[in-house]
Amino acid sequence: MNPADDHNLHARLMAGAAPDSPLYKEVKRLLTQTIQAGEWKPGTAIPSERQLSARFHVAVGTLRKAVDELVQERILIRQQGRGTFVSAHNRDRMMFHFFHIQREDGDKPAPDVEMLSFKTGRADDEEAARLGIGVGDRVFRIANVLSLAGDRIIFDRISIAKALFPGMTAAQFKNRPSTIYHLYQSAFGITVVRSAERLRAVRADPEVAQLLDVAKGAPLLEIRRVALTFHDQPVEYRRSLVDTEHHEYFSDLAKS
Amino acid sequence: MNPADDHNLHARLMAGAAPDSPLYKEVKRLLTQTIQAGEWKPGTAIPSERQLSARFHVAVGTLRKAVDELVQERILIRQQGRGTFVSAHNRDRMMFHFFHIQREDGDKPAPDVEMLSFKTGRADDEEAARLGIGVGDRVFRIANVLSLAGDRIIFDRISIAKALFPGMTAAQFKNRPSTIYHLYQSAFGITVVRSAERLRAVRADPEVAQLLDVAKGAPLLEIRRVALTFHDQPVEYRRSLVDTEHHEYFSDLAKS
DNA sequence: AAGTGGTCTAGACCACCAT
DNA sequence: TGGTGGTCTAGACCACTTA
Repeated sequence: MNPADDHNLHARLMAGAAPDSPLYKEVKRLLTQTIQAGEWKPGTAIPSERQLSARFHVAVGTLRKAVDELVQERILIRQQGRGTFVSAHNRDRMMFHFFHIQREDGDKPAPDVEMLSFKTGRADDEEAARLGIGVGDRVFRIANVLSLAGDRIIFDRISIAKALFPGMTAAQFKNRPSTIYHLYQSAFGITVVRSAERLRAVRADPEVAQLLDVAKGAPLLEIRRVALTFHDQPVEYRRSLVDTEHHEYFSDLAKS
Repeated sequence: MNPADDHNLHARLMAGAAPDSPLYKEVKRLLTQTIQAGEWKPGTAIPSERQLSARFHVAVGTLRKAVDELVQERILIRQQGRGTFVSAHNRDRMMFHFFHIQREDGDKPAPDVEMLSFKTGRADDEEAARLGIGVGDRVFRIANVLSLAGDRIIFDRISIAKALFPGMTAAQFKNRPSTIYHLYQSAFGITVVRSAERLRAVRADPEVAQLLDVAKGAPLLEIRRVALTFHDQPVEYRRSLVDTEHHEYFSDLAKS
């Protein structure tokens, strides 16, 4: 068979295909779509590469190239001999990919989260811009204090669109068995796949100073994170204030 | 030919090969080695994939898999129709991969570097640990102020091992035509391939406050970066203090 | 033993660039 | 036109897991 003909054939068959897009990109799009549609649930195995290559009428190598990219984006996880799995949000994943604070000696304890408040409100300019919603749209605002090895180190303010998390309750948030992103995934079907963070140094205002037990005006590290799901759609806007007296933020770029 | 036999054959032929290491990893090692040995200079094209696959007696697909990884690590750069090139340090690369400060409006001007001092000294505990050298070993220490759009925003202190940069002079550093990493590469054959950064918020001490024109005790963002060459060997330790009043550090993880 | 992902081969054709 | 990287195919065998 002529590979070019095959390419064109499928390009025509696949709805929404970009013109001249490589076949493996189309396959990747179909895989992503199938995951988003819920046909394969987080934590479960997708069909084998041989089965999928038959289903999409492509060679195994082409299928593998599509899966390769999704594995790199941490949407899929390969395990030799076992299968390929839709990645689920658990504590390990959160710690590895979304929690960038460690003790100055390099030790990286998991944080204890204590919820301070859970409120509804209307998006201000910044929330609207970061979440891609309209000013005045309804949002949930959750405030937390995170402790590392018993010490209160981080003050977190989370903003999420009510439309994306319909019916979320304070109890649901407070009593979640695992991480916050696990809650988003398991209860609302929203998978956070990556985040973008911007950092600056600020002075502690009186309330936060008391909360974190630092001097008023002490320098704190402010992290503003937008968490994104598929297609870079924003899901959560989070402002964190970190006491970096004995802790630090690490950024190990370009390795993973 | 039996691919397994071929694998074993080459595994035996290749000096320094790890046991049971895939063939493409060996090819990758040979490519890296050849670059480090200087057979292919930064900015120049390496032989074509077909030529290299013949040279290493592997299929083109295997050669490509090795090159794929080096491209991802930004050691090689592919250009369709032109060839594959050993990546050279230029201003664009520095801005994209090693300079993470931008204006709060998202604009990202290139910094002007003004050298304040160039001294020799002996490594203290921290320098020794970060640079992988002995306490008391000779180091160069260079202090710079970086301006963005005319405003002094960053105070930089660089420490490098004298042994790695023999005969470096202040003039060489001050009059370099391009970036600092370009100087390391072109004059000393040292290519920085990635960096690891740790951040915290600190108070401006009086000297730095004057230098950056901020209030004494104002919060500054401290960045401690270790720049690494091949095999994660440390090359440079840099402490930066950033005025984040109107600028911010960005960390767009997991995209590239 | 059967099934999965991981490696490797060999070769075709396409897209792009320089000449 | 000739050379380069980019895509795709088809199939073999290896490494690993599970039952």
